[in-house]
Amino acid sequence: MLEKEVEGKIKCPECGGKKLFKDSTRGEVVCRSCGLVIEDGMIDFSQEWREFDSGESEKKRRAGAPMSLARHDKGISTEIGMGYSDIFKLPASKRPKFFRMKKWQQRISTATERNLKYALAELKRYTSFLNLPSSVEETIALLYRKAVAKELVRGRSMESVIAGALYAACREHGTPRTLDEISEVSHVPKREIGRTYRFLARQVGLRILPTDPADYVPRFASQLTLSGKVVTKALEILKRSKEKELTSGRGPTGVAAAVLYIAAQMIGEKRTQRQVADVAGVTEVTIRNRYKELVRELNLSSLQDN
DNA sequence: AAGACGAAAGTGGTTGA
DNA sequence: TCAACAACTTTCGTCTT
Repeated sequence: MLEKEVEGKIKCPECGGKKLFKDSTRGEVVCRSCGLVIEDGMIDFSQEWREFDSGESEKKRRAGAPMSLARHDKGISTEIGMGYSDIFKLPASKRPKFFRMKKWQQRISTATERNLKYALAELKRYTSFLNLPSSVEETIALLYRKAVAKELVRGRSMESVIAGALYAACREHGTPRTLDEISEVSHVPKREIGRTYRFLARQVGLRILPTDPADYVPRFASQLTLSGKVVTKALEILKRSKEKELTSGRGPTGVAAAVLYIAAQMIGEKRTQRQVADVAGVTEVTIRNRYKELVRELNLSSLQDN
């Protein structure tokens, strides 16, 4: 994980601490003292290009928003005659030319372009609802473009393909969202998202690795307003259970929920099984089963260890 | 009264013949 | 394509705090 200290005046809104770290691959800022994760409305200050010598930097710099795959025209187009007020700024003799240009612009926007425009608007809605950073949004947009290019959209709804691409991209970025969460915002059934995801992954040649429960831990902890200490403890327990093969074959969300539940209890920030179950999208029973295994196999004396 | 626990039956998805 | 299977869910009664 690439971490960078965010220097300067930014203070943690929770505890006032100054030790904030930026994780630009996840688009999250994490407070080292209280563990608060700030992912809302984060601005990605990184450049999307690299410079190898001074000459190159001259060529690559530009003003305006970064070029983005998440805009149907990659964010670099100019539209002719947006609105009608422009017409009247022209002398009467130039108006026919204006209308001709406008007509051509509309012809150039083919059906696929318009489709893409609509799809990317939908994607924007999903990513902002799910608090996903723009870097992930870019990956999803790219995946979607590939899917369209390979004609994989045939027979599938546009929403389900976006949802599938989103699921895949989030996993690639180590910021997984659960099928439940994606299903809620996209109104595509879980089953359909999973199917499209697998199909997409195969066709585009993505490696399908099981999700690491550790990727869920910070986000769930944040939703439960648990401190950084609990997160650290939870990850430590998780690491030990991985060594004992207690995580393979189990649902990653269930495992993440269980280690958080135990860690919270140990640190003394108890949360009920119900609360943890809700944010993780599993049932209390699943948490119980995981956590019983953990206590047994790792012989953790349930309460107040350090 | 709320939370934790455990048993039993049901569901959806994967696997292997 | 079908059956077996493990993980997970739902439901419900009991015990603990």
